[in-house]
Amino acid sequence: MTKVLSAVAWPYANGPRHIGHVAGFGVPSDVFSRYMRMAGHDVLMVSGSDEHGTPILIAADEAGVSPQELADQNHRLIVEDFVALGLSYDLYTRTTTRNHHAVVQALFKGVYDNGYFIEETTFGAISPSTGRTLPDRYIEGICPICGYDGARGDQCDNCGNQLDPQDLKNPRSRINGEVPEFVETEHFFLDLPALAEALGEWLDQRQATGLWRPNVIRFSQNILAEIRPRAITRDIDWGIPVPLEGWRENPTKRLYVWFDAVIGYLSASIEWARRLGDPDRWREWWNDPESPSYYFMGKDNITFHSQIWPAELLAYNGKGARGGSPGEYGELNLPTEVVSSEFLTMEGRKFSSSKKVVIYVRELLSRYQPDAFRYFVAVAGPENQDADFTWAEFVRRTNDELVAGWGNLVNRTANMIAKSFGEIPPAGELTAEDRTVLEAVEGAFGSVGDLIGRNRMKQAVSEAMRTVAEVNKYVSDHEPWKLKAEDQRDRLGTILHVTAQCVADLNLILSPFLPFSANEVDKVLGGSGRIQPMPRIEEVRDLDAGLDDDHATYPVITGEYSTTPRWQRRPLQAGTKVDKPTPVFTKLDPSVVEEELRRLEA
RNA sequence: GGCGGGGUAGCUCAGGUGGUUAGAGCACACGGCUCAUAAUCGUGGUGUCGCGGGUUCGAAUCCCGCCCCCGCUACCA
Repeated sequence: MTKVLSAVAWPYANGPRHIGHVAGFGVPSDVFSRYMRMAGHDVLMVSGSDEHGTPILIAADEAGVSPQELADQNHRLIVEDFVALGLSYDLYTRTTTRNHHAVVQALFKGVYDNGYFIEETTFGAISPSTGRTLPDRYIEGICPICGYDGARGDQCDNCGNQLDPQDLKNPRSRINGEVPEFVETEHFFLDLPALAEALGEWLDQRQATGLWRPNVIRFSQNILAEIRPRAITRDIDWGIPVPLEGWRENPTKRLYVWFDAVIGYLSASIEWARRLGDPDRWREWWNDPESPSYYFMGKDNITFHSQIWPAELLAYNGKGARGGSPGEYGELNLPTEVVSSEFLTMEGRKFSSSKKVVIYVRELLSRYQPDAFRYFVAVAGPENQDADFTWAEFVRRTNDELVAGWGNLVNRTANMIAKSFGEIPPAGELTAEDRTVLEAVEGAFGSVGDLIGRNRMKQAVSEAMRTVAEVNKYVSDHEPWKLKAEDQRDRLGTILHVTAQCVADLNLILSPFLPFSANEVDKVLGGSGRIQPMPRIEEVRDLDAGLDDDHATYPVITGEYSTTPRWQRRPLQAGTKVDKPTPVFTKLDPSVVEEELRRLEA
């Protein structure tokens, strides 16, 4: 049994998440993890909310609450949304736990002791009133090139030129309007050039597997060529303190949010093991080089997962040009595969919360079935290139494919069985055609499973749906509804048994994509309705909190997935009771397209 | 500017280590069936595979040039 780490991108907690976010990392990682469990692997699926950094501070200021309160609110929203989507995390936690802070500081120390940090003085903008770093894009002023008033520190939206914030005329903070101050400030830089060779070797090995999506490996190789040291501290008062004398006490120096966020994969694994009461258990996924790890994200995160995070790991392991040795966590595994999606657009436009080109997960799930959305993402999502979410296409996919194709097969099968037998009839002698359809469906376990294992969800779900059509054809070809005579009853039973077996098989095959309806379909065929285990929310206490600690409890996502069935045919038992079914999938009225588009305009 | 991706039937897309008449679904038309959420099954047409060259017995697929679209190119996360 292989230990498989499913490392899912950490959503940023400055607001609720829209469907573009979960299309990129949420659904793909869950399909993969559910399948890998069925294939008999020991999956550890971890993630959490990313709660540090400037945007959280700004959102908190705007809302008139503390950054921790803002993070608390959004973390809870995200947790609820993800459970509603059925994302089967072993642990979904957050970066403001003491455990995470401690792990990040330990990792920092390891990298520091191995000599992979450079201290440098840089020149940058701060807000004079708060002393916080003012990132380039939070400065605006008059463009020195075209004179446009409203250019950002990083680039001018009017003429498109890239800018240096110091060149802006009349610079001001977009946060509070004050004039930024450009000061010399000292920061730690991760010495990426000292790790470049080791990174290159790792990437070459990864490339040789042929498993990475071509654009991901190409992009990763590309950015390696221009590698430079990267600042991993900020002038900010919200984040994880730098664990060194003279820095720890400094209230305005914190670790850069991305430095800590990627360490979340490790800290969440450790938190999971500690909560299990088996505190070293995480090592089976991290220290054993035979244990593969898959990282799921949108393409904007590739840099951090194919360069920054592996660089941090190599530095901690002491595998760069400066040598060194691993710290207390031992030699940690680098990513086996960086599974990156492209972007989802919405009715042809980029998602934008401010421009209201958006639909939040919560809103979508308030009106539509989670599996309808999961199906859309699996079959038409941004797997290899940007994909467009349109309401018309969502309705069509749901009605023509999910309802008319799969839902209808389930329904017609159960209806005929309920009407003629009231239970799964026994199979008599099988004809060649019976055997052919049974073999085709059983073969789909192999083909679909192989595709999911290689993270080709689109092809996988298409293959499954093609098999659904094959079974629909089998039913139509054999016209069981015409077999009414008494001497045809055995044959009728056989056909319905074969069909029901195919439906049960396909239900397992589709269950990683459609976990909620898999349980419903199982009930339709007289099963217990426990095919895919579901995640749950648990309120937990911070493992390292003191007795009088205020922010000591928080919600996490966790679950018990050990009952997941195997990825193989489970023979149906003749005699299992089958009632007249109620449809599992909801057909959508075409008017929802117009309705939703109107909502978008509003 | 640099890097990457894309331009294939009315629509959404697959194919792309060069090789028999270029595919799927939807839409459209006709027919079968009536068990099923009017679902299902069958039959049918449609394409200068972005443009121009080249290599080749043969190119959607390889090479060169060009045009258009979209990302990335941040001290955002």
